[in-house]
Amino acid sequence: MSQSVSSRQPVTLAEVAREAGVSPSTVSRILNGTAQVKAAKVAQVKAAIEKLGYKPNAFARSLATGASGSVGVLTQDIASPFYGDALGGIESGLMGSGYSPLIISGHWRTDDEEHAIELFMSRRVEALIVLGGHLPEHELRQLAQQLPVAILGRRVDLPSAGSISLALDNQRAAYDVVNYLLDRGHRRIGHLSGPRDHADALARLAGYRQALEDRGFPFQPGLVVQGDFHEPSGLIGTQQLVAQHPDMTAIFSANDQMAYGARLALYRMGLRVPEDMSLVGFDDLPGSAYTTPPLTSVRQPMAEMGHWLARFVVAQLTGQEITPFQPQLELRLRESVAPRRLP
Amino acid sequence: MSQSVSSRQPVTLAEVAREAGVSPSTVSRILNGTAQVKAAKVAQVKAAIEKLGYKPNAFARSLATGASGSVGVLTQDIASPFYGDALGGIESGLMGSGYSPLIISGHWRTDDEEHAIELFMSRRVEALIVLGGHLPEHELRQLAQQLPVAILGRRVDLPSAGSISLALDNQRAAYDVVNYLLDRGHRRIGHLSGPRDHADALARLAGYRQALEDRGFPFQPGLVVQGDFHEPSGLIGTQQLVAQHPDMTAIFSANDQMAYGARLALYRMGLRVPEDMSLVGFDDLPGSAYTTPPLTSVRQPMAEMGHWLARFVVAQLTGQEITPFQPQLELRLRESVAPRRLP
DNA sequence: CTTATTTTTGCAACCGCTTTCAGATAAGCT
DNA sequence: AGCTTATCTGAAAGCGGTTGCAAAAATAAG
Repeated sequence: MSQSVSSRQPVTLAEVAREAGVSPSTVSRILNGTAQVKAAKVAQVKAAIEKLGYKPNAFARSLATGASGSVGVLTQDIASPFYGDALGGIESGLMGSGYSPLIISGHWRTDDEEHAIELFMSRRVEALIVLGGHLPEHELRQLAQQLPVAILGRRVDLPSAGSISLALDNQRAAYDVVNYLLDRGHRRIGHLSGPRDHADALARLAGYRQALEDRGFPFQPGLVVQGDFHEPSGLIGTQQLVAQHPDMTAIFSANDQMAYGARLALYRMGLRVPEDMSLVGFDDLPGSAYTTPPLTSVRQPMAEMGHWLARFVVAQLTGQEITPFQPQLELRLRESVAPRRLP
Repeated sequence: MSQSVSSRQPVTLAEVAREAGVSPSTVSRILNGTAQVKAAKVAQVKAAIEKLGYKPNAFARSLATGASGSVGVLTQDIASPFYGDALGGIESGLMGSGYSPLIISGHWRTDDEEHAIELFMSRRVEALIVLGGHLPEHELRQLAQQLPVAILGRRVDLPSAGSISLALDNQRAAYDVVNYLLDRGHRRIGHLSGPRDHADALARLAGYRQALEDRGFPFQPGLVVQGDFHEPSGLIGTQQLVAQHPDMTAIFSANDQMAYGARLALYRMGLRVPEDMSLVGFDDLPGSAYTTPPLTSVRQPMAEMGHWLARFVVAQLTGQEITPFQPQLELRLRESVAPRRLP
């Protein structure tokens, strides 16, 4: 109950020991339950801890035990709704495991990512979770030899047993989206694609293309405009698409954020969704269920994946088993797609 | 250039010293630039470091120097767009300062927050940035006596010099919103309020009420429905409001997320925004500029505040000066408000 | 080529906690 | 009570760095 005396210099275990009239070893043992200690001494020590407001120094402990109790999480943008979900999952997956996350953003810049890794290593993280990014594969593979590495959103060959990479079949999902649109009668389908150096963006584009070709419709480069995964590029791209292809009846955006931009562009042009133009996104951001109309999108189970990855690395670290997990992309049908009206 | 030999056991400074044929102290001095060292030795040591792939152990260093180089960041929900922005700002504010953030979520649960603090203290963070939350004031004050504390989103009296709390005048902003609506002829204005235990929510409600009363319109409890700051509660609240007050022409939501819910509810009921119903949110989330129509909202400069707070604590830690900063709430006029149509 | 200085180095003592090892205590039996 | 065995406890040696101090080496001065 009693509050500690607030002091500048943190209290050390030795001081607690002196206060309680026992040796440091004893205090340590009580703290960690490493050995039986007479009840009387336990009481004295606990009292001393309380009185002094002692908080163990994690550094000293880590140094002595060689275990840092933390896992490095390399994300790309901490403010991104997309990665944010995954972070939330990781956090919950780590909860109660005794490990805590050390989160750093790489901003899709390789050297930022390298710095992050540097920091992780100097902070002796015991495992690594990597969300996307551009780190060269060989580097990841090298890391995987030193500690468990879990990668999300990239397919990387990790020969090491304790590591894993979790990726979704983006191409397949995009393929399904376009087929869904084709099934509803749409023939001229625009695509807002993502950055050319982004593997997922490429996969989605490939799925779009393949679906068209498999159904016998030629792929038209003019119906694809490249964006950067942010809203403004979706807006501009859509204006462009609509201007050049008045007969276009559906747009498949490579992510939700660009779909939002598209939605606004259409609104501005007086085109209704879905009556005049069907719209499909990708990612199923939390907000997408509340756009007007609610956006049909491909759900990526970010939180679940993050959660599982966290539990995966913990399992590696503690030598437990973990049930495998194959996340699935799922087309969330909402209200932004309508059958093509026959002219 | 040469890559290190990947080894299980991390290389230590002593090993580097042996390899280079110098004493550990010398290596340490080279690493930290603590003293002049003969160029020849520097070269040998650098070569050894490279060859062995040596990475200093941050724990050992922290233990020896007493400086952890990290600042604790207590957020509430890492996946929230709202706090996410602030985190991004903090990250950028810390960048290049030599300090790195240790981020933990409190989930608005006091005991989670206490745990976070515990972890921060055991990890010996050198400063603390707290985003919202429910930690009792006395506790914050106590912490502020031990290290620089920067609080965002709560007004807390921190007598200690090195600490600060940054809060915005939510009541004033809400007051302005409602006046803006009144100026446009709206008379029956609904309010979707936030959680009752949330200071900002209360302030916004108070501003709403005061604006009405100051203009001579009685406050009607029936026009206020309480939500939880999430979309569904905005949706349900709006349905309720519209059903009970057919003459209502505007809704002021205590945050954007509930406004999104409201927007959808209106869409479902066939009410147009802004023609049939004006809508104003609060927070100006990144997505709000891309809703249909773009949402009029109150912008909270989260990223800027985060950035400044980070720089503030760094300034405290390094004994520098920092220019004061008074963040302002700003009404972002967009397209979700129209003058009331005269019946 | 000494001698007085100024640089460079290395030794050794911490930083705060864990852990092995052995001695001290307490408990169990005859 | 005397001896064995099982429990507790403390001394001391690290963990991997940093740093004050003094010795050693290099440089400047006489």
